[in-house]
Amino acid sequence: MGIPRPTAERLSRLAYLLEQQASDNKPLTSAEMEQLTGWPSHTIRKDISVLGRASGIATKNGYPPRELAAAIRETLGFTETEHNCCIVGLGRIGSAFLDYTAFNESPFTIRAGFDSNVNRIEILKAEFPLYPTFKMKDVIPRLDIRYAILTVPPDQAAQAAEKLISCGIRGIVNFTPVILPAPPGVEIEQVSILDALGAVAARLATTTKE
Amino acid sequence: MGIPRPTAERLSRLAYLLEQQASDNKPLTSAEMEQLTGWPSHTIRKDISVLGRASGIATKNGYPPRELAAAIRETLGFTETEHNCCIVGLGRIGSAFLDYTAFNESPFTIRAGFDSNVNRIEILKAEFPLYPTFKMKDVIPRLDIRYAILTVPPDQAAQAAEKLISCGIRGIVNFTPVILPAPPGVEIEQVSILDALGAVAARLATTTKE
DNA sequence: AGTTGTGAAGGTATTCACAGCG
DNA sequence: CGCTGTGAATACCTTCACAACT
Repeated sequence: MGIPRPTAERLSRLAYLLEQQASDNKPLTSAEMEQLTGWPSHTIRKDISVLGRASGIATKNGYPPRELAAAIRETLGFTETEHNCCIVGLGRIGSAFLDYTAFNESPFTIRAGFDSNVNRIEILKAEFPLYPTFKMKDVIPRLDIRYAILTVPPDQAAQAAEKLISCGIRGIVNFTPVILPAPPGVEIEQVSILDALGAVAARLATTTKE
Repeated sequence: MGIPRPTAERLSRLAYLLEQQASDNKPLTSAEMEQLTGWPSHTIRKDISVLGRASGIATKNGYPPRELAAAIRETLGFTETEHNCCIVGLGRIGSAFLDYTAFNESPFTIRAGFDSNVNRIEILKAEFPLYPTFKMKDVIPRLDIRYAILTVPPDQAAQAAEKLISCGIRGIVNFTPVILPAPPGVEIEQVSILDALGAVAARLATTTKE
């Protein structure tokens, strides 16, 4: 029995949020999480209920953040503590992630950056190595990289995605405005800003018009 | 009767895609759009069917891109040709959008940028004016800005969002990893890269495990 | 002959409501 | 006795299948 996709996505966010809140491990009730996330408390409880049969994490006044986050991580398959990622395309948007501190507290680690422009690779500084694009086939399997953040110019997006997949990448976060078809076994998440604006505008249009 | 949210989001993407493809106005069939988007053709046809009763856009061999895109735009409320946006926070990520060309072909236009650091405002170059944060209350209503792209550091996100909403912003695209609760009448779209990676990983975990 | 357009069927996710636990 | 946890009810979205149109 699989976990419903929306549930999995909410839980993933929730775990991240809990880890930020976890300084004191004081239990949070589902009603308090509703305040923090905007999702109804019964949805949150239902989501949590898929974790383990009789998960039994809750105490009298709610869920201890650390334990709950750990349980989520486990059933979502985040158990291997670190998921290895790479950045493909080191233009303005890509290079903005080179020192993006929020990665430190996450289960994702950037292991490599790629760009076809050798100049950029030599100029830019990062805490992980930068390689020319043609080394992908060697580097990605060697460092066991499964995820890619795609920030190349639009006209190179399709080609880059194809190459990444052939190198064994399983998940792509696509920052370009190009819609990439996902072959079976590969998950692609589009985070184009135009899509995001479109989604917001569409939602405003439908909720207002009703 | 409102349009289902997933339908609205797909249509929004589809319109964007069609406008890119529209150089020659040769009709596209729903099967061809399936190739381009990865969505099943019957879903696409069903989506299109909500546009107008007996929409009648289709010809013998499919839908002319330009007409279809126009119809989508209209029923989604994109009729006012330009939607005015602003960028809030001109650090590495925010400033990466200053010359992001894909906006030109979209219904969204960036009208202003804001940052609390006056130095940045003077150094950076953009095709729209840059203002210090305290001018938001004046500038946003005056330029009729409804959407904001939020790219401030995480610890300023909540405060900035609140201020934007009080200035009349209706939709926020939130690039920070902070989860922002959305008051009624305001739509917030989270595009944190960590959420995106989490969603991808969660989907891989559930589809594989099944 | 091929493609659209849509009511109806089938699946999923959300919401409800309340029993049960600490 | 407030809060969790979950079967059951509801609402929603997707998929199917085929009549209608060109």
